[in-house]
Amino acid sequence: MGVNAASVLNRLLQRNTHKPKALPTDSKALTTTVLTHLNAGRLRKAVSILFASPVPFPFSLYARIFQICSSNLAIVEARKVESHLITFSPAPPIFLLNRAIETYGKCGCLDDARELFEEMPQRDGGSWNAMITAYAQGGCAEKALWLFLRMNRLGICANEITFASVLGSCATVLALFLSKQIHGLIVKYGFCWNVILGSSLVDIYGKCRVMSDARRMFDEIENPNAISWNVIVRRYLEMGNEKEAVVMFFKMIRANIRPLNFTFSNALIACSGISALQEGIQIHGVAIRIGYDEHEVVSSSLIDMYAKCGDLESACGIFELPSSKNLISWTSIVSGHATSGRTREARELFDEMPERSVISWNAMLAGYTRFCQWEEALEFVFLMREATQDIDHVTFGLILNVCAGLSDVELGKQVHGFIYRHGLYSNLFVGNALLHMYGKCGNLRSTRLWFYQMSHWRDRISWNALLTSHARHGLSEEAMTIFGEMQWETTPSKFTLGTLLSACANIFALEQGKQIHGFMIRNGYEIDVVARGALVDMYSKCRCSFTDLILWNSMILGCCHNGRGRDVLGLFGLMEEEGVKPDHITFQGILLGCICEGLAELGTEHFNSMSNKYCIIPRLEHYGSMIELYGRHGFMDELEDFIKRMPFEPTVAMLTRVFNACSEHGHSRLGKWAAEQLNELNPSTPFHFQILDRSRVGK
DNA sequence: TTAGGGTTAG
Repeated sequence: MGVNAASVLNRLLQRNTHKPKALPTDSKALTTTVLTHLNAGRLRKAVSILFASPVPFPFSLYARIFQICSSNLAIVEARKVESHLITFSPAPPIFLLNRAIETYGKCGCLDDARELFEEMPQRDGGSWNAMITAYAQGGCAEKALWLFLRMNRLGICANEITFASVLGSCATVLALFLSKQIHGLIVKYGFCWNVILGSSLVDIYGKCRVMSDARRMFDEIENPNAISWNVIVRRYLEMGNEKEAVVMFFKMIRANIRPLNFTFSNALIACSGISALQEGIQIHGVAIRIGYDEHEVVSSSLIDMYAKCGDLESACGIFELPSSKNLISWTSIVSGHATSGRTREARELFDEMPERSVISWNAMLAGYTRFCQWEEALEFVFLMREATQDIDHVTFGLILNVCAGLSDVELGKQVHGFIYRHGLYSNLFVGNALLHMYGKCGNLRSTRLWFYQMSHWRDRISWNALLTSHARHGLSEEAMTIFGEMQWETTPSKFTLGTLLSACANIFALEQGKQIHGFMIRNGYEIDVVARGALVDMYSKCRCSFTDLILWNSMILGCCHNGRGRDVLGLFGLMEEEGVKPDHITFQGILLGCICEGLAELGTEHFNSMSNKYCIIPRLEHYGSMIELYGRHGFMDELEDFIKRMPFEPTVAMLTRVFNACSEHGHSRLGKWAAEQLNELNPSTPFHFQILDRSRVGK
């Protein structure tokens, strides 16, 4: 029948040509018929004609059909074509079999692809690439990598396409070490200029959280394209470096690369994260200029950015545009109102929503809980239970917060049971919410029990919840013990320390409070509003009338941590004018200020004034600061004089600092002395003095 | 001919 149709067609064609042609062979006629069906989109028909005919077809026709099978994911047809090809062509060209592998890969039939690959009598680089790509795109990253290693062992050279596929798989399984090796090969083969490989490496380093390498790789790409820029913006965002994500977005604009819509949303999320409204507005401007502002994803992201940055008016302005109302932007608008305390308006909007998702419900509930509207929240939870089955871990976390807010441990226990039955307890967010609920309700036994059960997945927030629950219920001693245990597992946050300070205030534990204050200063913790309040509370409760001093010290140390040495000295002057007497912490700050500014003479004066004028005996850290001050700024004679006159033996840290300063500033006498002292203290790893910069020899 | 990133809301 096909032959007949082809004959008819041929006759028609012949009638149109003036020069009579030789009659077409069967094969030619069939080819034309097949092509006619293909051109008309009748893939199945075309393949059935091909499959039924006992003659081979031109290779180009097989190639064409494989391509069409790929894009239509037509696995049955692909198998027929391959079968026909290997049956009727004694030696099918490798490229066609590669095509077949690619087609199987695209259709997700990795077993077919692998079978053909393994049975091929001969393979070329393209065969390996096709098979590796099939695995990489079929979600079998490990198999792709494994095949690449086998290819390498057989001495088959990888090309850029191989590397691109392999790097994609490396990114999936976060194979950092292998990626670094492949990076080496890429450099060796001279493929560094390839923007796809460069971007993939940026992607991998970013996903493996080594942003310094990601950035270095990005900077090495000669002409980064929109994808390269998108990757770097996205990775900075994921790493929590929103500021750099925004900076990179604007660099992209300056480089005249047209952002993708995803890049807009990434940059806008970054703006929300750091409340950078001005930058968000500028991005909005760019979107308008490029004509992306009405793109659904971009406009939803804009609405969310304005809502999160507190500019609800602008958010609503875009939301009112006809093209931008959808479930997501509705949710953003509700969330924006709810989280800014306008829960009544949020609820009105929520009730108007044409459709709602679990996220919309959670957004509204989060508004109630954030502003402690527990009764409304509870009522809303019951409404939610009636309206939808769709409840997730965020909902449960919020419901537990409601229980905590109402101090309703009975309800909390019911929720706990529900969570247990639904297997949601291993979620950290839910687990911590449970701890918080039991703690807030004063059910400390349950808190401890659950905390113990969470031992395999708890985090710093869990520890804080445990500690806070004890501190808030007057068990300050226990809170201190927990603080000690906590440090075996994680580092305390500023919230932990704030809680502890109030615990100290509660039990009039001045010494412990001072230790925690010192801990914060030594470890560079920010003395924020909460901590400052707790400090004032503690010192005043402990009948120390030093509250003013504490505030001055906080300010002074705050300046030190920001490298503002001059401000430290200014503050000290003001403090003296106010008649506030400094303490050893103040002097720690002053000396740090002098170190920042390189003021050796002034530092010496202040150090001496401690004992002479203020009757404060300098502590180890003050001596350490003086050594740092002299050592860092090259006051070597002063340093030598100072260290040799100290009323105690210098510590290893001090000697090491002196030793390093001598190497740097070329002071061999003192350097040798320090080395001798160190070697006496620890003979197993001897120090040898050597001057780093020869031009300074002679001093 | 074969290759890379990414989908906005709690």
